[in-house]
Amino acid sequence: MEIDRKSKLPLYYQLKEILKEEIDVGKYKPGQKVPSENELSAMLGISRNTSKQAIADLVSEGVLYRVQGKGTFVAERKKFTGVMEAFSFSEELKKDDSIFATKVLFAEEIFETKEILEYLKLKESAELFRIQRIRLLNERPVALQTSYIPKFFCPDLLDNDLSANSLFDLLKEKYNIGFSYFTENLACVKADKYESELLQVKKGSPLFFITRKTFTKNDEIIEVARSFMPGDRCEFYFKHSQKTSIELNHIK
Amino acid sequence: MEIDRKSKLPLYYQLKEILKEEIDVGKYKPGQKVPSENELSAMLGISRNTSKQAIADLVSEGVLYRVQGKGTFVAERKKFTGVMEAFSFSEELKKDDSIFATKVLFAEEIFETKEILEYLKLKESAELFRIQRIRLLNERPVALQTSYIPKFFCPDLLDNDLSANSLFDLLKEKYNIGFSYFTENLACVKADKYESELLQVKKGSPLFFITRKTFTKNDEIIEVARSFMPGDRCEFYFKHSQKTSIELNHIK
DNA sequence: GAGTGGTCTAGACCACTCC
DNA sequence: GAGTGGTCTAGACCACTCC
Repeated sequence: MEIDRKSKLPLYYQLKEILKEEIDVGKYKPGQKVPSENELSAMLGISRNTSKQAIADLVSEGVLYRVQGKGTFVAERKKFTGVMEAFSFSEELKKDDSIFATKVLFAEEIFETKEILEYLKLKESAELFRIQRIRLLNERPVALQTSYIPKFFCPDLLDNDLSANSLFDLLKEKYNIGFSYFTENLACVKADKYESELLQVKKGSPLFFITRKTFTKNDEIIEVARSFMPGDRCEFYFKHSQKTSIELNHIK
Repeated sequence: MEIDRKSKLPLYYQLKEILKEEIDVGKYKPGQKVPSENELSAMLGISRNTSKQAIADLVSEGVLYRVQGKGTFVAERKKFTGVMEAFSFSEELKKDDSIFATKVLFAEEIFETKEILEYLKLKESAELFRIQRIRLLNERPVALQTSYIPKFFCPDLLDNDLSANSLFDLLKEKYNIGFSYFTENLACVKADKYESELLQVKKGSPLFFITRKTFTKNDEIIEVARSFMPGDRCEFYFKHSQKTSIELNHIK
């Protein structure tokens, strides 16, 4: 736990990174106390206000919480960054030894056509990869997901193991593609023949239909992911405190 | 725009309220500049760090944003605080002169029974009000909402105009009931006979089924609201930047 | 009474924007 | 060069918790 005075990075920022790292490796566990402002200041040779700034940031990010007179603690609740990570599965499907699996149905290169661009609601695009996968929980299908990814970002994408749980993580880790923001759209539809067969539900069953679009800082699209999830096996759960809220743009 | 030095409220908190009020009344509009830290300090006779604290809070709440060297501005994007406010309606339903309306189907006092408590997934409860309402957009039903509210908080609730757009606002404004957090659960179901008739959809059509539970600081339940929304008329839209995220507890 | 976080001050120097 | 926000310091006094 050391601060680099020669670094261009602000002191409070370095402290934030240190604390996050130590929480990640388990040095401070959820509910546990982290050092006080005074302790941190003394340990690192910085002003109390600087350690306070680092802690205030982590509090507003939901990593820590504070109790006056008692101390600063690691927050219990985890953060997630999207609807598609907020689902949970029905009781009957969940067991202590639940097994997730991903099956790749196809992974191919496609060329832009009017139909595809319209389908994706994109104005322009380059060559695309199209990857369709089924997510299984205890061998029962819980999601049918089709991803569209511009070839530009990752020409050799199809050489990877695409049954990894998150394409998103793959793009991030292997191709170092960071995202700036993403949008998600939740709709509710009837299963058609294709979907019902792959998801093993009756034709006409209610399905969640989720479209996620991910963008870089320059508003380039990284991924369009369209998922169908059976209404009888999945639901979405949110908890909002007065402080936390998410951004919303109404559809035009 | 004045600060009360005798108030028990912190100076930075008073400044936050002043700025929020002035944004609300339109003195500062989205995209417009608010006074700089130095200007605020001079105007109110407070330290620059104190005005900075007020602004930093409003930035982390998404009310303002800052650009180094330029100034502090009112954020364009509005915040919302729950899934139930994140829906939008299909194109065909929306017009420039769209009219929202709320029709009260019934409002009654009910007594706790095992069935109701189980239905609400509540452990204990008091006497309850049950209010069922239909939300209409251009005379077409877009939501069938049933609210359960403990009588304890608002004994004369049924004397109010319950066709106001938000029961929630009514509780807040008239009975001064503040909430601490709420949970929301999104499911996807088939319309049964009752729902299909009231929502004017075919039996078996896909519906969103949303359960919102609102709690006080003491974990007392204020309201349970259960809504059905037709999948062909509504969808939910979210935008997440890397910084914003919402809290999540997986269902157990 | 000692330790904690909460609020507030009055300074300092910096990078950035705009002119 | 003037104005802006970004970072940092070294103090002060307070309310709250725990003993």
